[in-house]
Amino acid sequence: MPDTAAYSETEEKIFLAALEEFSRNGRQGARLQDIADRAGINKALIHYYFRSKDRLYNDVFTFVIRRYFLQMGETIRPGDSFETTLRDFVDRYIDLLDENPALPFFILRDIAEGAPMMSEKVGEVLLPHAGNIPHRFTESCERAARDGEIRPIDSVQTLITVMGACIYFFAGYPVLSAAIPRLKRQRRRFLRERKQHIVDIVYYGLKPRPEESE
Amino acid sequence: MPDTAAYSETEEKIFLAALEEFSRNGRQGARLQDIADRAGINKALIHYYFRSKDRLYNDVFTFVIRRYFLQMGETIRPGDSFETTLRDFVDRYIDLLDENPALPFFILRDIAEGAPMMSEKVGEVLLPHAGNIPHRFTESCERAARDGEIRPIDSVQTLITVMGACIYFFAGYPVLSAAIPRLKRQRRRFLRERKQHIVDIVYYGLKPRPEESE
DNA sequence: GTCTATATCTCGATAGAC
DNA sequence: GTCTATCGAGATATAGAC
Repeated sequence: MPDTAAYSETEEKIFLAALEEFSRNGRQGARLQDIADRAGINKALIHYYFRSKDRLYNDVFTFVIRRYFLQMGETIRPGDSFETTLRDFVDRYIDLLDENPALPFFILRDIAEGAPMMSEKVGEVLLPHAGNIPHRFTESCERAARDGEIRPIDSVQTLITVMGACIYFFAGYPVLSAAIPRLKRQRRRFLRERKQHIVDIVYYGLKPRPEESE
Repeated sequence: MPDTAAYSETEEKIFLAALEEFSRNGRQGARLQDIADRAGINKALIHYYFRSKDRLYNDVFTFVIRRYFLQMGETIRPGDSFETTLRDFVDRYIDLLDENPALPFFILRDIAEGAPMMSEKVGEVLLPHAGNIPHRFTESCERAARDGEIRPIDSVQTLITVMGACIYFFAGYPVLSAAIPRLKRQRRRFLRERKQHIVDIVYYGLKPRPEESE
């Protein structure tokens, strides 16, 4: 749940309703009347508190993205082996997406529009506050390659592969779960296995292992 | 480029402009005036040819998805080793996304809205015409595990990992390329390497290999 | 701060001239 | 087939009472 402590009770009701409606229907598709109904307040109050639909969207987006970047920034600790870094990153990223089902759609929708909000926030929040997560991930990857822990594989490619493997379950869920019923029936179990699978396949690959020593 | 041979010249101009605008701004966000401007024709002509905005969207979506499913259906040949299956699948999938930059956003946007169109088309096009690609991929994966070519890893997890690894480059491009300049500067080269990387990392993993025999 | 009523505007859709 | 002009629905935004 968002920490909206700085808001009054009414403001918070509007904020949470807006978050829900914007995620479902997008910036244009969302209706102020629906937001007001969901919040259980009058439509005019939205303008009283947030001035306009655009400002409301801006506030909601900024809040969600800031929290997203900050939480992801906590996943990478400089001293760890790359296996640990990878495991923590995947674990935290999937939990984050699972706890915020609206998040992938929120971001992807913005990206589809040319990422006006994201590009703004990348410079404003990601780089200064979250310590540039991509850069820290690739650094950890490259150090591990120098130490001989892993093969010298392009670290940016690896990052994109790992992030894609994590996010696609959530982004593709409505279609995937229609074709594969157990995603819905055993979602928790499948997600637990998903974390293990990604680390396992990225780290060890599909090939049979010569000997097991783990 | 879509094969819109059945359309007149004006229809085709509208169709292509609509494809572009719907991808960028979504079903709701797209404006008929913008579509008309992009096509270089009058707004009323859209209604003359396509009756309504909803029908236009429906036509565009159906066309794009049908072609997408059909092209993906060609990638998996039953007799191949899983390494070949994987390589062909990744190669074709990335080419397809590269040739149709609007495609990921088109699909993801529909999914964000609860996938009303996709769920319809999955039943109508994917299953009967494209021979159920996910099923064929997982079958190939499971047979390879029985034959000892690969480890007995959950084939559905593998499919989701591979698709996510392919699509995320395109879906995340506007943000990724802002943080990593070479994605834009050397796009063609990076994409070529991306195909190799995905097959390599999924099949062999990050761990150093005991001996090279390829 | 919260509500009702209404003004303003945007956009899809149609009518009708050519 | 293509254009101009306009209608009408529906949404955002504001005015003003309480």
